[in-house]
Amino acid sequence: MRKKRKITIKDVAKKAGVGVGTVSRVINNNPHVKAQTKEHVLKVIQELGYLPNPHARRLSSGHTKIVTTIFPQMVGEFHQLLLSGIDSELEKEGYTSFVYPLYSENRYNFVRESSDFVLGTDGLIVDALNVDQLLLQFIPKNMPVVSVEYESEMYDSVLVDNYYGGMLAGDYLANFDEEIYIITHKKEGQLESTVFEERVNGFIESIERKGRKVTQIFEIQLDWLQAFNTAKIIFSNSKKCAIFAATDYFAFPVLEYARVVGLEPNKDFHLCGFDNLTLSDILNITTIKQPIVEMGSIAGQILLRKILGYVRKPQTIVLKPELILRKT
Amino acid sequence: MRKKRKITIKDVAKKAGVGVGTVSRVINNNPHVKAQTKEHVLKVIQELGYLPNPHARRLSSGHTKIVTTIFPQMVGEFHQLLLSGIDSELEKEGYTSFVYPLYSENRYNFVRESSDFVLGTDGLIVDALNVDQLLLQFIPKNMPVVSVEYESEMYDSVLVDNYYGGMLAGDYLANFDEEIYIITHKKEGQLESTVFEERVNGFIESIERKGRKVTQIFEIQLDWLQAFNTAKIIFSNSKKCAIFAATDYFAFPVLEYARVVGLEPNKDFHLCGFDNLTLSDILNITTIKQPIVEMGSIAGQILLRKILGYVRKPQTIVLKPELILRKT
DNA sequence: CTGAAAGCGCTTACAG
DNA sequence: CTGAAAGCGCTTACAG
Repeated sequence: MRKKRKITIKDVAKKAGVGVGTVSRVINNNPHVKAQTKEHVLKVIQELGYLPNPHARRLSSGHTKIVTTIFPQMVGEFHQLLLSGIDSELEKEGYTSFVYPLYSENRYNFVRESSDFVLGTDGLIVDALNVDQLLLQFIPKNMPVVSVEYESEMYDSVLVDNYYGGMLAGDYLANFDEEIYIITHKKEGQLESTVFEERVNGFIESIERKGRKVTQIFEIQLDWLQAFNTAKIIFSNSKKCAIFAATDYFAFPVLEYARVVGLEPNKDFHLCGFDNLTLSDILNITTIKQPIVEMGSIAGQILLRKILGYVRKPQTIVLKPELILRKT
Repeated sequence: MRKKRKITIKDVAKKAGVGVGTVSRVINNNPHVKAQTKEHVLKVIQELGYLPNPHARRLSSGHTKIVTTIFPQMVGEFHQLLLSGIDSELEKEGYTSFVYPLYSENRYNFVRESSDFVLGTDGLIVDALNVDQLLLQFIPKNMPVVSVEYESEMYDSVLVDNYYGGMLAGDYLANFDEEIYIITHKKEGQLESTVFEERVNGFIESIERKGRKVTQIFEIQLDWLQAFNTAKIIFSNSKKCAIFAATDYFAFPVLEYARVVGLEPNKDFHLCGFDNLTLSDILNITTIKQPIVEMGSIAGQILLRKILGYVRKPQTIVLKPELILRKT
């Protein structure tokens, strides 16, 4: 019993009594095939159970119709929104995107040390990472890349004005005669983007312009419990406080802790998040809204253009965030 | 000014004065190359900025060293845990995995209607989906596939005993003299897995064995607000109740709502979730723990074996969940 | 509308 | 240790 040889386009051509070119045209839905021929070839394909080899197609056609989207991690809602924005554009040209989250050392290495990885699909969208450093090694000049949430020096970038967003939060929280605290994400490794720094800097700028100052800044990891414990510290320092959570993910635990100890938002304290996730809406948290889906669709659009060959020098597109005033 | 032709292995070979085979051996780290030759070739590669074409490599080598992991959506923690389990095994052989979340119609279509998609990487891990239906179209017999959280009739499956998990929850909540409610996920489309049904069935079985019965079952979408509103309904029906949330994602809003209206867990009501996510630990919610990482690593291990050619008939591996007793 | 053939850029026995 | 050559399985002008 010998190994079943994989059936190829040649087998189909022979059995159908046509040339391989014709079979190729059929599987690619090329309109220049007589309806009759096409039908027949299709039947033979069925009978033989023929499946085109994607690697061969990609080698000769030169494209994969796939884009890789690199995220620092998979946190859920934010990434799904961004991705659906990206999708909305890619779909127009029959493209789709794979996700590659970089939550581990090994995953970093794959991106940094394997050119196959980088060149394996038609383009790259990189979110919230120092893409210039990340892709230093293996980037041919013509590889389409778009950076999101990080201002690249080499590629098109689409960002939200995080500094301005921070200012919006500052303008809001400076209204209250309370001690001002910041809870932000501690940057780990130099490949992470600087969005959090920008938010914090904008916030501080606004606060100082108003002649106020920030009592304390807490830098923590992206972790529910750490934020919860930070809230504990803040509230034990001063009951009356205004807290800027540089991401909604930190605002939730803060609100949670406040509830546990019976503090009432908009009375005992104020809180402003960043991101405008669904949960902020439900929990009625004041926050800074980023146009996440729009950011994705712009990134997708730019990438698609580059893939299709519209060359142009890199630009940076900056979207404006807005304050969503709610009950905290 | 003419288009810069892409530089290939031939260019390197010519400039280095060696055969293409030698260049190939160098870039593949084949040990049978004289150190001197290797060094020289490497230098030429540098100078020319040569980057091997991954499609060509894949066509002739026959593999991509990549696996595709298909999730129904990207919810965050659960998937990251599962993926890290999968990674832990794949990494041993230099493999990594791309994520393909199926949160949209279009994404379903890519999987179902494109053989390039299915055959584009060396193997598939499919989570919580009816993989037998999903992959009906384009699956050659030798394509390595492993199903997670769904018992496939065609492929290896690794599951948690959800029925048993449901029973554990039932055994726990039946202890209290309270009205019993279930909040579960409404299955949308026949491609979703049946884990929720199994959890619910196990739960009911246990409850009935104890001579009790379930007052009402709520089937909702995977949505914070819907769960929150469901809690509202339940608590307005009967103050004293025992709630089984078929996923922790539903348990969080329930607890939240209870807090809002001043109901105390383990006194005014009881609550048991499912999944044991970090937040359940923090919020002190009693839940059913699934060995998520283990599930991933077993799936990764099986897939890897199939890729490497260890054929064997499909098996189903069932892991046991356990009750994590906390303060609800 | 269709076939024969060149070409995509590698890997891998094979022979030395 | 190394080179020449076949082969991987397609797509795409080209000629008809």
